[in-house]
Order: sequence, then C-alpha cells, then structure tokens
Amino acid sequence: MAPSVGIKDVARAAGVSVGTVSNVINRPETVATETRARVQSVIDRLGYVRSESARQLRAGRSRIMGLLVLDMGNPFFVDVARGAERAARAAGLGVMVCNSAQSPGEEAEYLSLFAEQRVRGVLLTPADATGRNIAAFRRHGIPFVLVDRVAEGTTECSVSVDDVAGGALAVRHLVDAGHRSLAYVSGPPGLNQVRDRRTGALDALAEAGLGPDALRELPTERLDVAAGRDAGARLLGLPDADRPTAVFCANDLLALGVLQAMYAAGVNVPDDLAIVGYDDIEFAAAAAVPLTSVRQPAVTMGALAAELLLEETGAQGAPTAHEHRRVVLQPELVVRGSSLPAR
Amino acid sequence: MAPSVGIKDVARAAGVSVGTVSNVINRPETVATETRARVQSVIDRLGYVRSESARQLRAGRSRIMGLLVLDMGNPFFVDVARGAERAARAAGLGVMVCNSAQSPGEEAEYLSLFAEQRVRGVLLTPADATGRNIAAFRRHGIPFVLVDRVAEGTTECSVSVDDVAGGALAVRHLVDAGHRSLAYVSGPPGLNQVRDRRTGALDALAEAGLGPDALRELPTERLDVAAGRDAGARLLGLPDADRPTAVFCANDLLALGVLQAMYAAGVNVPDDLAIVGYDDIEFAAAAAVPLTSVRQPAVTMGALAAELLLEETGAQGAPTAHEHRRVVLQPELVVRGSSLPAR
DNA sequence: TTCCGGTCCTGAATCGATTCATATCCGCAG
DNA sequence: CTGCGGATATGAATCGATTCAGGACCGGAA
Repeated sequence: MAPSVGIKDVARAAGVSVGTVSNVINRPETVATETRARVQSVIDRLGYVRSESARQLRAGRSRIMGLLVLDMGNPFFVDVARGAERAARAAGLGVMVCNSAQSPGEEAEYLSLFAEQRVRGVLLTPADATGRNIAAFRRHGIPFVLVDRVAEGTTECSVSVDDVAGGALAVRHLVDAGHRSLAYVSGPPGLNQVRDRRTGALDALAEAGLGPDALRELPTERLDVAAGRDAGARLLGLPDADRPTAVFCANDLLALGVLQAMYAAGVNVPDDLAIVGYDDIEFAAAAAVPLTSVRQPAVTMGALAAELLLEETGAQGAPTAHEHRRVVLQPELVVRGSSLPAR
Repeated sequence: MAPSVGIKDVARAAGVSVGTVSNVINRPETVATETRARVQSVIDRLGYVRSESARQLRAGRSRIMGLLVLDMGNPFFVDVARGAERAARAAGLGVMVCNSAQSPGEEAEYLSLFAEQRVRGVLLTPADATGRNIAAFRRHGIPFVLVDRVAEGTTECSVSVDDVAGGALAVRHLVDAGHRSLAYVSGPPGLNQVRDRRTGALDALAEAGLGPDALRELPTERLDVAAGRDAGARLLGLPDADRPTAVFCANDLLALGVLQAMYAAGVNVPDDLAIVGYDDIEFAAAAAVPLTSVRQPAVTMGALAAELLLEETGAQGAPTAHEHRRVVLQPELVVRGSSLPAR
C-alpha cells in the first residue's frame, strides 16, 4: 500500500512549487527545459499519478461519458458501445457503460450515479417508456443523446435507425420470395422499435395487396433466445394449414431461438419455414443456417451519438453553438440462407 | 443548464449550516426530525445531487471498481462482467468495464485511467503476457484480482477455472464416443488457457492409450468466429483419409465458425465431424446444431473475483485482514447435438 | 441557583490539483 | 544607469463535501 504521493510531494522532492509541477503536466511549454526534465524525472521516480477527483472538482465536470444500454447480453449493444468508446477516446474521454437490463428502476439508479459523477454527458437507450426517468434527469442539466430512439420535440439529440423501413425491407423480401402467410415474433409490445417494425411490415404487405391478416403476431416477454424458442414452439403448435411459411423476428436473438426450435422439430429452414431476423449481430451470420437479417449500423450509431454529445458539450471545453439534431440512419437487408427462396 | 447547486446553496436555503446538510445526508439519525425534513425538502426542491468528486477527494478513494476484459464481443466476458457488477453493487460500488481487446497497449492505457480515478480495486484478465503492465500497476498500491488466470506466487488473488481439467473433459468425451483422430483449434499460441487446455486434451488421449499424434493442432490468429471459419476451411482441405473425425475448439466462437464452415460444405455434424467448444456461451446452445461445450462458471467467476477484491479493500472502509487466495473452479461438460455419438 | 449530561447544530480545516495575479531575473534598448 | 518586455516560477485562492472540536440550549438534580 504505497502512501499515495500527491503533487506536493513531487514539488518538494523536485525543489519547485506545486504550480510548476502542475505546469509541467498541463502546459509543458511554459516551463524551462531543464526544470521540466527534473520535475518529470521526479514524477517518474515517485510514480506520481494525478488524482482525477481533485482535477474534476476544480474543473466542475468529469472526463467520462455515461452509456446506458438495454441489454449487454445483446451483441447489438456491445457494438454500440464499441462505436461510442472509439469516438469518446478520440476526444480524450472515457466511457462508463452500464446496463439497465430494461428495468426502469435500474435505469433511474444509473442515471443518478451518472449525475453524482458529474459525467460529461450521457448516451441513453431508454428503458422507461413513460419518460419519467428522462424528465427527472433533465433537471441536472447534463446533456444527453438518445440512442436507437427518436427524440420527441427538439429537446435533445437522437440517433436512430428507420425501423419502419427496416420492417418493410424484411417483409418485402419475404413477399417477393412468394410467401403469403407470415408471422411476426415481436417481443414485448409497447417498445417503440417493435411497433415501428410492424408498421413497416404491414406497409410491405399492403404494397403486395395483402391485408394485416397475412401477418400473425406472436408477442414475447423478452427479446432473448429463450423467448424465441418459446415463440418457435407456439408456431409448431399451429395446425399445418394455419402455419405461416415465413417468420419475421424483431431481433436476431429471437430469430436464433426460433431457428433452434425448428431444428429440434426437424422443420427445414428455409424450405418449410423462412426466417428473417433484425440487427445482424455477428452470430446471425455464424448460425448453422445463416440468418437473413436487417442490419443496423450499430457501431456507427454509437460513434455518431458520442460525436453529437461531444459537439454539444464542447469537446475542448467551450461549448460550441449547438442545435439539437435527430439523425435517422437507414437499415439494410442482408440475405442469407435462412430465407433463400425454395428451389 | 441548471447552475449546479452545491451543499452551500442547500444550507443557505434551509437556513442551516453545511455541516447539518451533510449530516442529513450521511447520518440522518443525528439530526432533529423537523430539521431533517426541512433540509430534505430543500434538497428535493433544488434538485441537489452531491458531487462524487468532492466526496472522493476527501475520502481519498473512489467507489468504483475497474474491470478490464479481453474482449467484450465475447459473451463469456459479458457474463463475467455481469457477475462482478452484481457483487459490486451489493456492496454499493459501481463497476467501470473496459475492453483491452487483447492489446497490451490499450491495457496499459486503461490501467493508468484506473489509477487516475483512484479506483477502489481492479479485476483484470491480463492481455500482456510479459506481465510488464501488471508490474507497473502494482506500484500504485491499488489492489487487484486476476480473472481467468492463476496468479503466480502469492502477490495477489486470482479466480480461474481449471483449464487442464476442461481440456481433458472435452477430449475424454470424444474418445469415449469412439473418435481416434482429433484436431484442436487452439487460437493464438502463447495464451495460457490455450496451452492448458491442450495439456488436458493430451492427458485424456494418453489415458486412452493414444499419443500426441492423435491430436492435430490448428492455431489461429484470433479467438473469434471468423478465425473458426478459417480453421474449418483448413480442415476441409485435408485429404479424406487424413481428416480428423472430431474437433475440440479452444472457445465457442471458434467452434461456431467451424460449424458454419462444415454446414456450408455439406459436412454433417456430428456424423462426419463432431465438435466440442469451450465456455458454453448462450449462443452455443442456440446454434442450429447445438454445441457441446465445456462450461465455465463465468458469472460466478466475476462475482467471486469482485468479492475477493471487496474483502481485500474492506467493503465498509477498514481493510480487514486479508490473505491472498487463488480460487480454482471446476469446469463442466455440457453434451449437446454437435458431439452425440454417431448411431 | 448552579451544575451536569444530553441533544442538536455550527463553522473552520481538510483533501489535491488548477489557475492567476504577482514576483524575480535577465538582457537589451534608450 | 534606468526601464522594459519576455521568460519562469511562486503561492494563495478555489472547487464541494466531510469531519470534528466546540458552542448553544434545555431539563433535571443537587
């Protein structure tokens, strides 16, 4: 347990004032070469590390950015984090990644943790549909950017992907392949993404002259693999005549679950059932029947969100003029084996 | 931009001293009921949030624990993080998760970030085989616990899984199923885990009277799905007579890659090639040919490591007597479709 | 009345780095 | 010789919360 060495210890050992040591660290050009070298060598010898808390206390704000995601078990969010981290570090900031696990309670806790840390800003994928947490957080005056969700009004920035377009892409592809009876494994109703993707799906059906009856909706409790298996079982339980020939899943985890259920039951994918997922996580391509999926530019989203935040808080210190923006990215369909038209 | 309200503002507005406000927050029982209520209501009204940096500065250490992992894209580490976070939060600490991406350079950067933050302690899966980063970090006197790696000597705690036993489990299973010609997709040579698992594999072969020749080693650059696909392609390139009937992969990502390559080439798993992975990540069970895998108790490891750290730093403040420990957990074989004995 | 033991509250010192007004020194121009 | 600008270095004030020695007040006992 090294008795932590502070700037004063360095100053004393180098025979200079604390101000000079500080200058060596932060504005080396203002210090005479010789002095600088001497101080630097003392710093190295003593193993001095400056205290972020003291620094922050003086500066009034920290050099970390908070990132609060819905589910760290979902590779999609891992990619978002990767993108955000890259952008933040380019600006010399660290990222503190937290997982609300879709629970408004956890979300609230982490937001106040961020507030206590006087975090520079927050990237947030909201878990609380009521927006109460967000409203409470706004009071702190800490800027934030919504990720994977469109901001209402112009109160803050957001980066999202056009979910309606994504849903349409998926279903148009299936309809083009000849499918007329589809299912939508949707996840928890009430999530915006889930709703928008359905809207897009229905649009695509309408284009083809099909009504909403062509899309059987299968909601699930959660957005994970187990829920997908469950939905697969429900599909298998349908009488043959009634069973859809294609499924669109609100996310790849669900799709993988459905795929697994089909495999276990000996149903051929894609011949007996075509499957399209959403997100295009790495494991989608790696599944033994590679999954057709709607790709979201997750890394880009994270990076873009971080950059918007940096723009707002002023990367270098002085906040620049900033107008809140809502960036909407376009998804892209990646066709793989799970939906290739039956020969 | 709310002009940040401090404890002094609260004190003034409530007509008490700063000391009293601090007491209301930290030792409510020492404040008269009426005063406490008044102060509390002012706190709520002004939206006061205490500044962690000031708090830390005074306390000398922060309430955060650092966690530095090798690859956030690997669900195994996501589980470790989950476990660590649970344990840390039970003790009122936050966790700052960082990703060294197996780069010693990044590792060094994050370690000094942790040092600057005066983090309470660090959980570390080392990326730098030379141990230079660790040696440098030790100077700061910040306690740390090695995760997924055995500490040498008794300089610190570690939590790991018996990789030799794990390798033996996997290969014994394959030998029992009648396989006599195996391959080991090993990842980057030089990683301890990779070596230990091979040792175990050879042990199991020896038990069955087979020599090292029965295990063809296929090293790869990285430990991810793409590397696995690559190794799969190399396997497929072998002349039929020479081709192993079973593969053991150093991790599930590799195994999924191999599986995918086999699927693409029309090779039947497990009849033509049995596959066993390592880690038992969620996607292993979700693969269309569910993957036999050696399960590591990832969540437990994370939680245990965090608890060891808390014990060492003294959860409540006063560091308790602490003896460094090396905990070694046992892996467990989970048999699934990818290795079920051919009929 | 005086003194005592509580209860409740005050206010100054403290943590470590940054910042800035001020001091010192040197060389050179006037 | 004086004065001035530039280059360096100093050290006190500051950030916000915590802590603790001590003060104010009250009721009851002697």
